[in-house]
Amino acid sequence: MAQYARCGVMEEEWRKGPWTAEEDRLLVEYVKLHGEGKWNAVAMLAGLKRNGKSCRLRWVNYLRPDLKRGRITPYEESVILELHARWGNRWSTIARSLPGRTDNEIKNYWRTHFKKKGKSTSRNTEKLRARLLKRQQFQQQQLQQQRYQQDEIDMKKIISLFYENDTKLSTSDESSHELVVHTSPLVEQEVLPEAPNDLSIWDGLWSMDDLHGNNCLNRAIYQHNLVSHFF
DNA sequence: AAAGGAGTCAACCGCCATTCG
DNA sequence: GCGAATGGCGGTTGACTCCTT
Repeated sequence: MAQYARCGVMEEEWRKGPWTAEEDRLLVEYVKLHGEGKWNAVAMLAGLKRNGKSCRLRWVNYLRPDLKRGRITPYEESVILELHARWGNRWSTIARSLPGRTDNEIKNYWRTHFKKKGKSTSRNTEKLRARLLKRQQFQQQQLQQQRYQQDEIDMKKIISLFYENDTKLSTSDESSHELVVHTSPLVEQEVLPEAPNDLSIWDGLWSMDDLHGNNCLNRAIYQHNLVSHFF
């Protein structure tokens, strides 16, 4: 027999699948009245035949008013790359550094754009590489502008500090170390200089799947591959 | 023009951590 | 202290759209 949930709606009657406009409306009204949280009460209070998890997900990923719509910008992409290199698949942590973007959005973006390891040089892969290479160069130009006045010695000091911090980060509470990205006036512009011949930077990018988890050494190597191209 | 592949997005599932009685 | 309820997160899937051949 069907079991009854606490709110009186039969477990087997939870609706699944795509949300309707009416369900969205009910959920938005509920949040306006009661605020976020208490998601399991939504079914009873808003008249929705959705479980709490489904309601929360719908709100967080789609209905929240502060969500940013549209494609991931080159700048956001560079932030994702950088934070993923540091934190791996901690999508919610990465999302906190990108206001208006959800962990789900970033996760989807990553999987479709960067999780291409192992596939050899098909035409699509080449296109993707070319596209990403341009983005990478954009990121490079950003960094160069930020460090315009610094000489190489200072740079190396920064790198050594960078590695030190990374090692510390891997053993401490990472949630308190959100990356602050300083933007330059050029940040939102599409500046696409000539492509360099050296494609070794891709070695780091295309093998990033291997860098997940706690392998800090590999992560450091990857970061070095990225950063070393700027000097 | 049609078929197949790739990209995109929304949603579900299972696990884990936290909260609460 | 313990167990159930709840919320949050990452992984995965499926449907739809767009692009290429």
